[in-house]
Amino acid sequence: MDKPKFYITTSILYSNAKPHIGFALELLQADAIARWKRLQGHDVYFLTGTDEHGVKVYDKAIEQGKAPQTWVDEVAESVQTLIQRLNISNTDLIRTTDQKRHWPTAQRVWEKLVANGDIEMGHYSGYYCVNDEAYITKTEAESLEYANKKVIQLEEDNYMFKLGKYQDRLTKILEQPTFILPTHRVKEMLNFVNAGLTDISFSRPKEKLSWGVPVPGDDSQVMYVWPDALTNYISAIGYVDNPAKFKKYWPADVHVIGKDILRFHALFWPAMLTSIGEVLPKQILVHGHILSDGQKMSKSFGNVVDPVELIDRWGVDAVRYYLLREIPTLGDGDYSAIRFEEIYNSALANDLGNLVSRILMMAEKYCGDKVPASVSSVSLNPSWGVYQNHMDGLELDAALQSVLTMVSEGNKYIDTTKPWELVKTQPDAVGNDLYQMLESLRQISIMLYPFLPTTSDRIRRQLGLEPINPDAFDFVKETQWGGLLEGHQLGQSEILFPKQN
RNA sequence: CGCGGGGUAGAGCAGUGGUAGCUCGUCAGGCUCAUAACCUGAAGGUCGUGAGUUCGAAUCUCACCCCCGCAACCA
Repeated sequence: MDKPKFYITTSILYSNAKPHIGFALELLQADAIARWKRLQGHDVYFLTGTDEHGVKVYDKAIEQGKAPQTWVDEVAESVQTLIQRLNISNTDLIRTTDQKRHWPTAQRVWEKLVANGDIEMGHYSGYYCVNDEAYITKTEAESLEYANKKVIQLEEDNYMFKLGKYQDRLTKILEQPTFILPTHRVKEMLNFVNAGLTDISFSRPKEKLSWGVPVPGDDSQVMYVWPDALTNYISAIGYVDNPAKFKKYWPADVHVIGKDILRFHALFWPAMLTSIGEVLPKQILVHGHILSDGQKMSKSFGNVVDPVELIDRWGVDAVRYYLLREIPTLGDGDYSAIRFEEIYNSALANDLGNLVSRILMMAEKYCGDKVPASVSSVSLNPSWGVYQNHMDGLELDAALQSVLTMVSEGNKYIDTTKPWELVKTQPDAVGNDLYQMLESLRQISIMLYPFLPTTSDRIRRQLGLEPINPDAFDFVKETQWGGLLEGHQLGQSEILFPKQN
């Protein structure tokens, strides 16, 4: 019995700096979706990676007195650290400097594009800053940053990709209803397309850009970012060296990206795939940017937030909760230390943590640490429908919120049923009420798994249950009411989220 | 100039024609199983501005103001 496959990717981190909180957000969104799909019985392939070529990466290495390869190795290492600290369940990590795994695909795609007449030698004309030795945009050239630097307009021979040729087809692709989330971004792209697409540079002269994938058949040119970076999504799954694997996983079910690189994923990438005769990814999930106390995060403002430091301070699941719940899945969000503490204390410590704590303490006191009998029908019903709709619609923030709503209902249920009074008058009824509470915690532990896997495990341990094994999870069975059996031995209770001041 | 998004209680947001909602925070009360947690209740908004359509508009139309993003080769 083959499981249905699910292929999800993040963008690849541009290696001119160590990973930032925005990349953490992207990893987490993809991780929550990947974990959810595994619970539902999918064979999930979850790819992330690093984009390690380009002038800026090269310059950054030189600036630090390091060989480019040494520098990108360090960045890749720090991505690995972030992945581990965030508890990301990726199955693979691709690096664009990987000459065995990645280069053959980038070059094969290039050759196909050439064979189809979609890449031809042409002229690039644009702005170039001599001081920075960097290509810049028109907007940048006119900005203050370059006012005192020497900016020239240059023309050079580049291989150009005939994007303009795909204008009509791209319009049709963009009009597919769920191709891009949120949908308003489709309009942005359509406007852009309708304004007319020009061809784009796919290579640079080697003397300007040496750190990159060589263009097949032309020693004087090196691939520019698009044909190099975008092809990571297929090189990792064996486009060249493992056709069976490629056939199994392509097309991607979801590309998770930031709004800053939508154009490349919504236009360049589909055009390239169309040209080489491959089907298109099914969906692009576009998240926003994280602001820091309402301001753009930037090194010059000194308000950059390091995700690893946050984990050190608050613990991994608190960071996961903040980024997945407080940052709107499809929009910009704000990071604020004050807000973080509020959220931690109210949602995690007071609502969720305290709920678990009070239920387990009562079970210990009133039921001898064993699951009591359930004598009535369900009276604390988990709303799987709401949760599942949000999950399937990739509304992660709303899905997580719905779990917290259940937590809140649990707290109300306790206050309404007052076990501490009932135990004096109707001990049987107490057992039944506690069954409702314990079983509802079991259900919550499942709902929490995609978002807060460690917390899910810890709740289950307290219930005397095994951690969730996503690859052998019977979704229908496990989400049915009544999984906890009478007489089952509960585990040791513990504080999930100590209150912080 | 243009295109897109947005302006709703102290903060963050939901709400697309019919008596303004949610979360956090604040204040008061209740409870004591619990991490001084939890539950209940209250205060707090002329829904950016002006005009129009309508029996009735946060919700539709028009004009205007403000914020953010995009505006072609920056990941």
